[in-house]
Amino acid sequence: MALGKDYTGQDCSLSRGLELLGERWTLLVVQNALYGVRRFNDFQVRLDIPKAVLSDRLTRLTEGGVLEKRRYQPSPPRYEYLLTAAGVELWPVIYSLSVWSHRNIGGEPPRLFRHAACGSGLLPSSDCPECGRIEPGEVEMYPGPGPKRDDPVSRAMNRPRRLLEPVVPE
Amino acid sequence: MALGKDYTGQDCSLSRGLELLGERWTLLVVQNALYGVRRFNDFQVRLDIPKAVLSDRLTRLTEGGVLEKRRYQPSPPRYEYLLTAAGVELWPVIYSLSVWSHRNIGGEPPRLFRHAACGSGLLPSSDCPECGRIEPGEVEMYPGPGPKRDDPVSRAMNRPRRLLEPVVPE
DNA sequence: CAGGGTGGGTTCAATGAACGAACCGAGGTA
DNA sequence: TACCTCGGTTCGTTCATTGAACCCACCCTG
Repeated sequence: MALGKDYTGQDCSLSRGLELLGERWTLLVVQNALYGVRRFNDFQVRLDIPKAVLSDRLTRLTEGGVLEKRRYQPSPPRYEYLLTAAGVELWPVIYSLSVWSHRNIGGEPPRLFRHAACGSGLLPSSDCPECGRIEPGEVEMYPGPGPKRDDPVSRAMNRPRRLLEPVVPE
Repeated sequence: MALGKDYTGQDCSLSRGLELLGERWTLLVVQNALYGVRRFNDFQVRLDIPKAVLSDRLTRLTEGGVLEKRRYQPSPPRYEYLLTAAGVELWPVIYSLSVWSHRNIGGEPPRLFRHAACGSGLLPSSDCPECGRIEPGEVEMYPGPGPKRDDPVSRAMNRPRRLLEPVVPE
């Protein structure tokens, strides 16, 4: 973790995970990648994060194997950051922490999730209560009662859609 | 989050959770509380964390309803920090992030976990593959192949034991 | 009753991130 | 020619972390 020093001396897997994921903003970047955000500018607009910090987080997540940077058009050169398989596996972690926060801190969720195939809401583990374990691509997100940000990226994200489906602002 | 500023402007539950749990060291404190660490000095010895930071994190977790501070003897006054019900609910989050880290970053785990009643290893969700959802108190931890710290608290923690069972060093 | 040990902290100077505004360069577009 | 967008980098200020030193109430020992 670039915060001060690393967690050397800790003996658990968790500390190694936190070196990569535990910095400020990092998990929110991954969450938005799961929601379909892919481009530098879209992350920046949606998160209101200093560009230098976003640049650092995207680089570290790419080096850490969570994201993959890809040029999606040759000219002018434009890039997108896609979740790797390892990155997609963070969905249960992020979802269960969101559920914990909603239950134990409060606030209305701006987005809800259900199994697209059967319509059931998800368990805190991100499993479907009817069908058991499901992949993020089978999860549909749709607007909930909570407040939403009002920027082009957030507006595009609030239309009902699958996880990982690319966000297209405007 | 005391890191710079808070995540005001974010619209998701996750950002509220990260304000409480997302700072450096915080999730490691909760993890050790699940492993049975309860006292200021024991956290400090086991984590090698600056005392000022530990003090801050314990205070914030207490204010946030994750820990409860209790005097366990009147004279000399001595305190312990116990997980609340909300704190115990963080076990699946912490376990699933540990499993992710082990799988995607590597390293040998110093501690393993199984359902005490049936002996099965846990799923990444912290459920038992045989029995389904289980409580942290039903989970037994025992030494794994990975390296272990060598301090009195860590040694006491490496004896096979239930989650939440108080650590007694010496 | 003086001296030392323990638990649970606080204080402080130095270091290192985060912030936000400004800037930049390549490639469109009017 | 001038301006816009995307994807950044640079830089001075602010804020958190670090580690060493200190503190105090209470116990124990000689």
